[in-house]
Amino acid sequence: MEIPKQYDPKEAEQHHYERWERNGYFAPEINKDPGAPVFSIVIPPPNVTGSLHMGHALQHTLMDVMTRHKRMRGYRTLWLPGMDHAGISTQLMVSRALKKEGKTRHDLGREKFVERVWQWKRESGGQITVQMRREGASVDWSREKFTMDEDLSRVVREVFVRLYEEGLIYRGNRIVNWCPQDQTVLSDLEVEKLPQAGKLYYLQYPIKNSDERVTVATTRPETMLGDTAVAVNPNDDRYRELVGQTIILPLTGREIPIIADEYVDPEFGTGAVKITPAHDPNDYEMGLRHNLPQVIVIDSHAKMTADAGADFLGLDRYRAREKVVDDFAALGLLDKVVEYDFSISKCERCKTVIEPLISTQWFMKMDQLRDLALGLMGRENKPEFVPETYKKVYTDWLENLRDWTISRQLWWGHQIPAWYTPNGDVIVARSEEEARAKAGASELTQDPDVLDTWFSSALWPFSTLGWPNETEDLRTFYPTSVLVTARDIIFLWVSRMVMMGMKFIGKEPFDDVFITGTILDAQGQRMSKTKMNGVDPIDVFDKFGVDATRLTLAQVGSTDTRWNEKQVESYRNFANKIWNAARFCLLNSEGAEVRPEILEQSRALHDRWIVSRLNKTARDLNAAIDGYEFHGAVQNLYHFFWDDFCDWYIELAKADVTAEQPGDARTKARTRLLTVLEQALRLLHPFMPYITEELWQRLPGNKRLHPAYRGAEPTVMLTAYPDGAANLIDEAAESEMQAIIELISRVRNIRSEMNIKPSERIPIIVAAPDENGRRVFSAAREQISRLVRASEVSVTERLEAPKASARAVLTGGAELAVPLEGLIDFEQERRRLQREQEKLQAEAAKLEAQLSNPNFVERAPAERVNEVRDRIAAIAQQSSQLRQTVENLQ
RNA sequence: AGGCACGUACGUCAAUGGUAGACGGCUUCCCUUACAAGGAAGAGGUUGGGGGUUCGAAUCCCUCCGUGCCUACCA
Repeated sequence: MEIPKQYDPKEAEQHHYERWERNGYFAPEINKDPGAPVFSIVIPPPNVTGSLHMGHALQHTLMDVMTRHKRMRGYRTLWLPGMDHAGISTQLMVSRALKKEGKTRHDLGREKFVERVWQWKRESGGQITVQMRREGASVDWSREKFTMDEDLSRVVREVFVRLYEEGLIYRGNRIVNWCPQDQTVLSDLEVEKLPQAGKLYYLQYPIKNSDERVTVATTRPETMLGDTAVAVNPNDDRYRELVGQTIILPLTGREIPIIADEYVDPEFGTGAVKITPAHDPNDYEMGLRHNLPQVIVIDSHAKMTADAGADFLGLDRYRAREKVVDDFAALGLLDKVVEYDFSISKCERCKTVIEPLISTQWFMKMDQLRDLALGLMGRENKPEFVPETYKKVYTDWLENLRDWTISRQLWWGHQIPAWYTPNGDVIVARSEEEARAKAGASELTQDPDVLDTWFSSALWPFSTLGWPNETEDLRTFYPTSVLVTARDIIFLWVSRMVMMGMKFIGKEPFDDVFITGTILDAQGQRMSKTKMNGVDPIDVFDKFGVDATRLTLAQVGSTDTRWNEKQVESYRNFANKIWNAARFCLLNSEGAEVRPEILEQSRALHDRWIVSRLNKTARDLNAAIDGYEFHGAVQNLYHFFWDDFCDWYIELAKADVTAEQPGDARTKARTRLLTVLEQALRLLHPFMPYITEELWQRLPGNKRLHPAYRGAEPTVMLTAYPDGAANLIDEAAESEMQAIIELISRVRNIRSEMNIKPSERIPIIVAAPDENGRRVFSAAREQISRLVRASEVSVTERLEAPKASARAVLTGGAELAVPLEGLIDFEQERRRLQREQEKLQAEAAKLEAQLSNPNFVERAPAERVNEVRDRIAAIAQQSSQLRQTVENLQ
């Protein structure tokens, strides 16, 4: 058999995925057990025109680990993939492409433009699916969904109609966030607040029938053209008698009142605020409270309107700002201008400064829906957030929830299912025919707006499973088991899914929410396209392999982590280690094959030990994966495979396995080795799917699949994940093996400290006072000899060794001597032993101090106190033996 | 402005209130017949500072310093 010395990830990544997919292993139907428990995840759908970044790779790795693990545990498993149409960003992308051809979407018209987007989707949407296949994501492609698919669009209309009929969706005229660049309204969550160095302008407004003036402070002088009041705090003595008086608004000559409102902070600025209800959200609210008129002076292109006055009509808002300031200065009404830092709202997508505008839009009332989500959390503590800290983030946000602006002035998205009759009546219906029937008219115009992308995303957990039909999938897979996502969409997406799930299904969309950490760059900065500091997961795959990358990402879990390529490299080395361990097993496999039942038959210590380690590791891994403790899971796997299996088990079994003479003993040793390896590969599989499949396929023997997958073509994917049988965990074997490991380590330490050449064979003498100890050491004599390159291993009751020996005292009272006639440097040996003595004394001193504290003895659990006493006794014994050894040295 | 995290070895990160660990890097030795992407042995920490609770604190509380993130209607 030809097996290269180095693992080539690309080779293994080439063909396994294709076969897994073709054989239907990813689909839940592969599970033939009618009573199988269910595990399901819906993917957070990536933007159809995007490509995968490190955050996706992280999320997908975790979802795939869970899915593969549960599948191997016999669950009926569904991980449902799909993509999001991502209204604004997709439309922007296509618009940008058009711009390069010197066209705008208006040149094409709506229909042609949308067709163009679909074409774009067909061309670039495939990229993500290719990347996901590369990742090894075991998603069921047969159930792949796209938010703009016809069936999902039908769900959107259904939900819209039902919410409208209940009065939870309404059309209204309100102040909204408007992006003058994208020409659409945005929800509060799509607006980002950025700090900005700006100016605060102090403007003087003359009071009617008086020489007095009121000074107001503003960051947006141009909005003064739309002022309809000046407000002061009712308790502000400075302005008490001004309330009720009238101001002649400069540049316009309009008369506006001075009003009192609690909202005004007397401490800020001058304590008097200009009120522009049409162009500021707070002023808008105050305007409603005081019945103020709304004078619109800025239009949807952020240019001044006719109501701003003839001098300003058509000016850009920033140009208008300069002119207002100049005019005030000319009139002697500009009090002062000071530097002022504040935050400014920008469009999350295009970074244009948002213009608050009054506009007719569709809104969703959130009170009832919010209460459904809060009620669920209150009653059942669902969904359960991991880490728990996000529960507070989630509930706090829900508690302060306001109505959601759901319409968007875009062409790409779900067009709002509302039609208008010629006389302006609104008909909301599932289709145009239904609308016509309802209206009793045929001249209908559909609302041109589309819905916020997150509207359809909110329905994802059930729209993908066939709702509103009572489908088998919906019954089986809803609620899903866990949602894995990044923390920045807890509000945008997670909370809305909960509300919609509760509203329409009456059940939570998922039991748990696992929030992943963030991968930062080496400087601790967020990776972003604009900063160009992102690391492309595909490049990492190419360099180190998918499995190594997955292992790196899996251990990130929920912690923010700086990207460190060295970590991936070390897991690449781990993959190579696995490869070579398997290579060794396979090169020595003649006559042997995987046979699970053989593991429990051997009486040899190292065999019982590895079986115990294997089962303990399996037990811990199951608990870790179920508990979302991915870091611990990866550590466990790494150490089990590298330390226990490679460094110790293979070395201990090597003599038997590589024996030149064929025979029963050799075959059995080889069989055990292959069988342990096979189980280790199963343990590794959810994390490292490619290398495990590649190697598993090469293992000889009739390897069994999980009973639920009986009849499927063999694959490690469908084997049973070892469950860590308690009866195979052998504490006696583990502690006996520990003694041997300690002995070997001590001899190696002596060799190294004494500078004994690796090629030089030395005799060693082990003295164990107890019979069991002698039995254990004697039985392992050959192995010890091999691992420390000893010429001879004597096991005795009492230590009788030449003076010129290096010595060590082992845990449990056994002693070790390495006769080193002519090689030993007594002074060096004394120093070495003294260092050991000091270590012991330091530890003893700490423990004694604890024990001499009466409060400790009194209050600490007895169990704990005894532990300390036992340890002190053990140290005392070891220490006295060590002292003896030092004395004997002269 | 509030809120929430975080600060542990040179680096990246672990550690149910119970003797601070891993991996990488570093030092020394070894190309020993699975693997130099390897083997063996080492060095390296008063857990950001200070205070408190506790028999016992990296862990819980307070405070200060530093770093992130989120939310917010101060014109």
